[in-house]
Amino acid sequence: MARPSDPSARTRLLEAARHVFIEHGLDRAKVEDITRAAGLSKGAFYLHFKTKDDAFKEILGSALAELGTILGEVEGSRAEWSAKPYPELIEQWFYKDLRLFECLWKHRSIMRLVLEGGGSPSYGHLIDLFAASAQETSERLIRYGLECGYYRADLDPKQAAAFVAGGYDRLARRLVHERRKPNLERWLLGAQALCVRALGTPEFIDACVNVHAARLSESSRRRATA
Amino acid sequence: MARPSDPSARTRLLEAARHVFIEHGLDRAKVEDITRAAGLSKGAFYLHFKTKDDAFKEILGSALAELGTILGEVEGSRAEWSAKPYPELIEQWFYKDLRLFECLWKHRSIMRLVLEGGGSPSYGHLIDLFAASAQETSERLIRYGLECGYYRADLDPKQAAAFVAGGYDRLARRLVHERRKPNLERWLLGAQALCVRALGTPEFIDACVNVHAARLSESSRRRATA
DNA sequence: CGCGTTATTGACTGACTGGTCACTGACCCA
DNA sequence: TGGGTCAGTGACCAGTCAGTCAATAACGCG
Repeated sequence: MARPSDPSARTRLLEAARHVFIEHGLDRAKVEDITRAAGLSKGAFYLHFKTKDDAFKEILGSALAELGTILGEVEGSRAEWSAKPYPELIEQWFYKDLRLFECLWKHRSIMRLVLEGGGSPSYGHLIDLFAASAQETSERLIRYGLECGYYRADLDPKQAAAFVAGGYDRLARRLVHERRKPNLERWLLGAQALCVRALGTPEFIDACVNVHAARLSESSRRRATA
Repeated sequence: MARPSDPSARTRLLEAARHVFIEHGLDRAKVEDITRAAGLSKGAFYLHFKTKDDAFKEILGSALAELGTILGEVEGSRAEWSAKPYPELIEQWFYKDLRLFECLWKHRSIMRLVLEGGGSPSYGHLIDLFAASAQETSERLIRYGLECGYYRADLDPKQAAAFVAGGYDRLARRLVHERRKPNLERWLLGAQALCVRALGTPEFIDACVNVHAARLSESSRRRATA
């Protein structure tokens, strides 16, 4: 009968690795530091992971997978758009943004690392992969929004997508550097308002302004009763 | 009489270093590769530079200094703004944007490296330093624009600055990855239009639309005679 | 040509660290 | 208790590469 393995070893190694990667980046992270933090040996690390890179990929993969799922849902919901009145649509988009940024906050340390290059030339390109993916999604959503008549007909969808994706990217970068969780609702209302003004038809802009005004007065009321 | 030193050695080392850093990033760049490319010895490298890092800093420093100078000029010109009619102001901003992006194109390889993390955890934070600086400049310009009455009074300058800086940042990231020089005028006209729509008063938006329409029909005419 | 001075060289050093593997420890069974 | 099996260990190995410095080369002068 063989010696049973320590059921928490892998988890402890992953958690320790996460902290060391976040602090030092991939290339400067030492397996020795990871194993010391996990209270295990270097050899034990290699029982669970083939290489240091593999541990990194696993940690990165689970954070990116969750974000990717949420991004995919934003796009998946567009079949419902044209059946909805503007205010409801604007609220829906806002909630999707909020979900995405909540998830980003949850994974903020790893995302900060990614956005700073991963601590390795091997991963520096991930920044642009990630941004390009978000931009492509934006472009598809904008093209669909044009068909639905939310946006001005003179828009270049590619340009508009770059600009919008860039604006949200900047917010993401700010978020991952915050010490305390900011008021995401406020951030995202502001971003949505600027977006809609840059791209929208006058009717759509008005609807957005009204939705936001209602939201803000509801927030004030909530604050007054607290 | 001492042996004279080779007057081109330092220049050749810097140029070789630039190429190797661009290709491999800082941490993966080897002094041996640099010196081989320059046709010199490893020892000669250390006659000119204290460390590999110092060579990197020097190369980076000259690119960033030029960009910083142009950014500073954008802000330095604001004293003249309120004396100018809207169309002239919009043209001036456009030319400043163009100058900045021309410079970015000139230094595109080094900037691509910076925007991907520098190939080293030591420089990953530069991405955000650079972006934060651009955002702070944007914020000051937006505050001033509010005073001059170009922008809607309900704007949050901090939010607006983040969004605008993010949009331009995205364009910069696209530019550094282009193989061939794109039509910068077109890019920047589009960006300026979206910006002004997101932030501007109706009068300012109209002025911008007119300036751009005039520019575009002038471009078409130029293209027809070519 | 020899000399003095400085430039340049590249084999070498030493620090670093991912990954290895012979050995030890932990477990259950008879 | 001894045996078999697998988990875990950490000293060691080998590869990497920035930086060093004794030796050699290059230069002008008398």
